[in-house]
Amino acid sequence: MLVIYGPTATGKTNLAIKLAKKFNGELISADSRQVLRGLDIGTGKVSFDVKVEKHKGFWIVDGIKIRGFDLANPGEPFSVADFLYHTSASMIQITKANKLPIIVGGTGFYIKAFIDGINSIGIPADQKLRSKLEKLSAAELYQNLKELDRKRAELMNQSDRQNPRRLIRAIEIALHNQKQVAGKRKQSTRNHLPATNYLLIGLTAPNNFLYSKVDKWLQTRLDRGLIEEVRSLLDQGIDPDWLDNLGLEYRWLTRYLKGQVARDIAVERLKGDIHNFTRRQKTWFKQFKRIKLFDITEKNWQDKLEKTLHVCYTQNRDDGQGTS
RNA sequence: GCCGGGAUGGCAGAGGUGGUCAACGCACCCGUCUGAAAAACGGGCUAUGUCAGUUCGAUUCUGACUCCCGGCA
Repeated sequence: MLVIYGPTATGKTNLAIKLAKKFNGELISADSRQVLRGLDIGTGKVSFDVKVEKHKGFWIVDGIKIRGFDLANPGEPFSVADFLYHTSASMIQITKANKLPIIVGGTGFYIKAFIDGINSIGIPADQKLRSKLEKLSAAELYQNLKELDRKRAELMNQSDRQNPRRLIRAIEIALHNQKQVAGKRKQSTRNHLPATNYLLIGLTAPNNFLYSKVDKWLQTRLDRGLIEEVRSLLDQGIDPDWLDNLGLEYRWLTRYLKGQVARDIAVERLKGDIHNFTRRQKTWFKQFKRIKLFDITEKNWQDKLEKTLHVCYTQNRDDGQGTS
């Protein structure tokens, strides 16, 4: 299979579609916000210069099937676990149809999880516990965790020790494990095996290049109904706090529509947040040991990519394993 | 021309009535990441308009200059 990762606005989807056409492939989106129904413009699910058809279970964009959109309703929780579940199912279907699966997206965590697996994946979120723990400070949470699982607590780095969400999850896991041990039903919590046979392509570019591209892309979406999309979500009664927590366009346009910030300020801050986001997306590159990086501002990057694909294809054929 | 107010990092902006000053936010840079990940969290960066004076020591006091903002002419 093929995996394509990179920050916003590097042209991942375009590349993926191109390759899908060439290799008889289908796409699976790895994007934590594109899974949400009705969030189309802000998440970049729609592109304005290409034909888009929505079907049940998949979209067809520029003639290519894309899965992984519209898996949850706004307001519903969705997590990596759900992503892995859906993606595994999609993989099977695509492979059965004798097509090449191409996973494409900007959510590094999801890609990482799919490629390497997650140990604690079987341990579900405990909403009651979470809302109880949310009242505690990071320091208190850390103390809590230390008492439950000293080793885990000590393994956390300085930043995570001050991160309530990470601490709460760690406590959640520790409590779960405690129960399991007490009940003596130790079982493997890994329900997803790491992927082994894949080619991971990373798209990158210098910050300044990305920033100006992102700003332009935002502008065209603002001109093409992004604000109306957010307004209509609010009109449907979707919780503004939930929208705010999504970040980026949904956060800032909600704040603007709620009258909390002026429009031009909202747009400025939004740009800043997107810039920050692209930088954070880049930090995932180092997590992916086998990634093949291509700088899209280099003149010959596509030729280099062709070469890489060719090598990979030949190797797989010689191994008799196909391209998946 | 006169009177008053002001000049703080890339931007915005707070404070302390002389003691290695220098908040917060934005921008920018770097990073963390195993069921919220477009989230959450950690780290970094750059400053007191110019010149002189008082002083052991001035960002804080004095003077001149430059520029800006009000008001009067």
